[in-house]
Amino acid sequence: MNQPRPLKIYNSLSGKKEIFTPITPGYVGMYVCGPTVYSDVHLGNCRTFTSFDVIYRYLLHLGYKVRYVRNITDVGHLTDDGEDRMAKGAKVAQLEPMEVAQRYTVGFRDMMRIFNTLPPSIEPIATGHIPEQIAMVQQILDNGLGYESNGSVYFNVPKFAEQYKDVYGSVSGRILDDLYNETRELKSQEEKRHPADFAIWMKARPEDLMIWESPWSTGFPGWHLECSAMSTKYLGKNFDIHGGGNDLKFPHHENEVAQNHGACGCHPANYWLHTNMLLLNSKKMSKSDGNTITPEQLFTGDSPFVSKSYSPMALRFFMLQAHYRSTLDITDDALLAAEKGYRKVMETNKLLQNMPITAVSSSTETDTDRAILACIESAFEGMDDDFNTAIAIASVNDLGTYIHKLANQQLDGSEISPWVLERAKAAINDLIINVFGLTDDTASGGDDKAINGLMDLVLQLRANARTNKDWGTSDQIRDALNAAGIVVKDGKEGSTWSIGA
RNA sequence: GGUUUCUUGGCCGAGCGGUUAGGCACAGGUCUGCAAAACCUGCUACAGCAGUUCGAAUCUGCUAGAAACCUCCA
Repeated sequence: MNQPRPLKIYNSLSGKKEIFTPITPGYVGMYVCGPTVYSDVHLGNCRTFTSFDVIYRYLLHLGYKVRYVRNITDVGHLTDDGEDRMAKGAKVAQLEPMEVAQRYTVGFRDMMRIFNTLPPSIEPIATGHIPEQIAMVQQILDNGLGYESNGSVYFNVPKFAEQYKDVYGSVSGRILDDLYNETRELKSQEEKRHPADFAIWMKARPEDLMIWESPWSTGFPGWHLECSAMSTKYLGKNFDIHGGGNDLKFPHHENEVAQNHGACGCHPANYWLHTNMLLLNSKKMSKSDGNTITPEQLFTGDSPFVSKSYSPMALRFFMLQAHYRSTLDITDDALLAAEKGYRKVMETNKLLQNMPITAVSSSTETDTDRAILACIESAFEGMDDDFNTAIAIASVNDLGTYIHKLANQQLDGSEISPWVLERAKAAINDLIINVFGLTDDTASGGDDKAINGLMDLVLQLRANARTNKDWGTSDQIRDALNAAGIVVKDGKEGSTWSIGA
């Protein structure tokens, strides 16, 4: 632990930022609601899981030992017409439900890798935890908070609200009385005693494909339940952080909390974090109404919404420029700007890492030293303040200015103390690579021996031409490289190159 | 209809009562054989109205517009 610095986290339960205090010092249990794998991941998922990836990474950076659990839901998610999402997907594609789940689970994991998110510590699958879910239904029944109706089991929300004052509604701010009239008519409505009640076990109809035996009927678990059962199994009855998209607050998280109370008698998580939506055309991205763009379309540029292709890392940077609790609107202009900003940050870091550290150590701290240290401090303060990546990036940019000045010799090398430069190298690299999770997708100089050798030769030939004032040859080389997507940058110390538009 | 949230300069986007956020774009300059890159300078905004305060983008109220949830969604 290198963590005396207090971390502030916005808790949806209180509606304000709170100092984060883990249940067990040094350890963090974090559960994030994962995807329902019935079709391809969409970008909104990517933003949510990228946000939690940065949160996970920052907790690791702070020295916490984190158990990060993110589920895969492959059953129990009903559509409007009461059909299971998996089964519906299976029927459409004439596949086994598990084939559907498998295909999209693999696709999801691939996409997470493309966005360079770290895999969770545990990625439990709903259908792999049917016994745990059945046991939880039984516990809820034993505690008198559920009732069986025609083979299905429902959670008794009014009774729960009476027994646990001020719990139902604590996540979403919903008021139970309002729910009486609001809940819309569903097929199984008549089996419920109260409109706000929700199924924790559903009796199967003849056409249902994904079914299991239970004490009540052959059927399947309700949505919500898998998260309660699996978070309890892997993180305990009470753990530190529970996360998910904003749109899961109600009913999913509200019901999850109710189930945990109903089964275990206590609140599952101390801190509830909700990420905000990714917008397209100023509206929430949504598959159902077609207002959507897939990650692949962004990577290829094949969409009416964008003018060109964008790399996964440019997208990741784009997301990081906004705070996770703010909505973020996708526009071509914004992506263009983010892409340039991303390249700049990566170039700056490369410049910094390659900067030689002079042996001479000045005894006094210079103004530049202080300014650079202030940038570093401000970057981490930003992260400490509810994971404010926007502020952290701004601070990195501020620091970058000094690095460039130093590289251009607009600032004398003696202006920065060796230990400060060393600190900057470590801190900025840690921030950009380990915390932001950005990789250099331009694959420019440094990695490939063959390309580097080739480029050294080409640039040497060009340097010779320039020495001879053979501008024709010099420019021919530069233009040809440019056409090949390689940018040559002439500096005082010679020329460097990088790949990128 | 109910609940909640949002409205920041050409664009994106921080901000949580008193500071230049930052990026992109644009204009001028330095450097350069010319460019590019980098650096410097400029552009300095908070939907509207009223109020609280020595002081408000930040707090309160009203008005206008937008969004999310209430129904599957990250």
